[in-house]
Amino acid sequence: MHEALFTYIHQHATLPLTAEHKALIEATFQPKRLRKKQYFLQEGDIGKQAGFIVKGAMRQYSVDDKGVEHIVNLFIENWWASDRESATMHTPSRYNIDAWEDTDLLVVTRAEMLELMEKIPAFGQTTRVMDERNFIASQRRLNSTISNAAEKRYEEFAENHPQFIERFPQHLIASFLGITKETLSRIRKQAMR
Amino acid sequence: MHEALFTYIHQHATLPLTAEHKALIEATFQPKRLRKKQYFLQEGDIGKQAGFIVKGAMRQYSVDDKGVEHIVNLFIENWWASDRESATMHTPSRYNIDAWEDTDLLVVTRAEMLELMEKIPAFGQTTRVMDERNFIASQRRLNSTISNAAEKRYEEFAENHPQFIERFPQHLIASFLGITKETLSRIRKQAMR
DNA sequence: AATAACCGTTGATAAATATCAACGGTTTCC
DNA sequence: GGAAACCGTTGATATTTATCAACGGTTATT
Repeated sequence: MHEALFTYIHQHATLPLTAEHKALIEATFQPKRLRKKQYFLQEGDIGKQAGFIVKGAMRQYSVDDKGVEHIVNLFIENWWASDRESATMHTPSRYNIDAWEDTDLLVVTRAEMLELMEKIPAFGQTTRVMDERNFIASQRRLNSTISNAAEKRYEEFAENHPQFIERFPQHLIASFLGITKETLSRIRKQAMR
Repeated sequence: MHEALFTYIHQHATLPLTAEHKALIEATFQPKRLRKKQYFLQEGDIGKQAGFIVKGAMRQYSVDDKGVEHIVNLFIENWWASDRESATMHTPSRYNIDAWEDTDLLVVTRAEMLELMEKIPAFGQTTRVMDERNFIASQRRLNSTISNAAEKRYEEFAENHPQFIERFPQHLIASFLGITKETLSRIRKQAMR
């Protein structure tokens, strides 16, 4: 179970992971299994935990006044599911995170995470790289959202994240892109010819 | 000149800043003055530098096929102007960064930044906090962009960032929000009653 | 002091996208 | 094995937002 995480760290760090490090990681990260639709975090709660996805798929979304869900993030294997805002600021989360498929996670609290980052240099490296990438990805997504019409946003997304297209139904992709499922359906129809 | 940066670090770190640390920071951060409209980074270049804004205002934007500018970020005093993507990945930048007002900066390269983060614990803390906040802010902005219509986006922005409303002209705010200046003008007119 | 650039506004119109309603094909669940 | 939930699609229509053009006031430039 923890092997996936070790591999992930190796891929993102240059520093080595000793046997003691691995033992510490195994002792800290708790395996957790979520059934499809099960919440990992619910709006209003404080999201102290972060989860590394070993297998499965999850989504993070807000719900507006009208009860419409807006997908903020989609996660699959080797991604981290968490609400950084809530975890860092200790404020009630404005988002829900739940399992879209049955999902196996490795869970840590924010505090444990910080501790591991200090004690295990390779882990510190890994989280830094991950943060960096997340930030870059969200800047790109923002740029695409303010610069492009729906059609181009979809094209860029499909090109950059084919895994998500295969994995999640169209109406979630639409919501992620900030458009309705009907509009996405029409865009795809256009694109076919 | 470097005082503003020391103050900034004090505000974001719990660890102390020794005299040697300060000396190292002064030796590393180069003061730079930009005239209004002067580029700090130009599309296609590799943005190795980051600038801490001591005084002034800047903007980061992309230019689309039609030559229209899309504001990705606005910066004022105590913000960092840089293209993280280009600096981290060593790829040509897709953005321009220029001075909106005459601006005083303290400039470092990415490499120097990493070095300082290692040598000065308080500085490492500060950059971590800054990264965290940036990430949270961009998540919020994304959520607002995909969830809300133009009017509500503007309201939220005006509430959360009054400094920007005062500081930048309306057409830049509009672009930042992903709408045209005409639409923003009409939204504001509505809101008045 | 004159001229040009910049900025916000308004009106008329076009284009993009949302909304509402309905349908048929899956898949899921008891 | 049948009912219910889920999913994508399509059509008709409404709403939002962009585009284009023009104007007057302000600010910057020379």
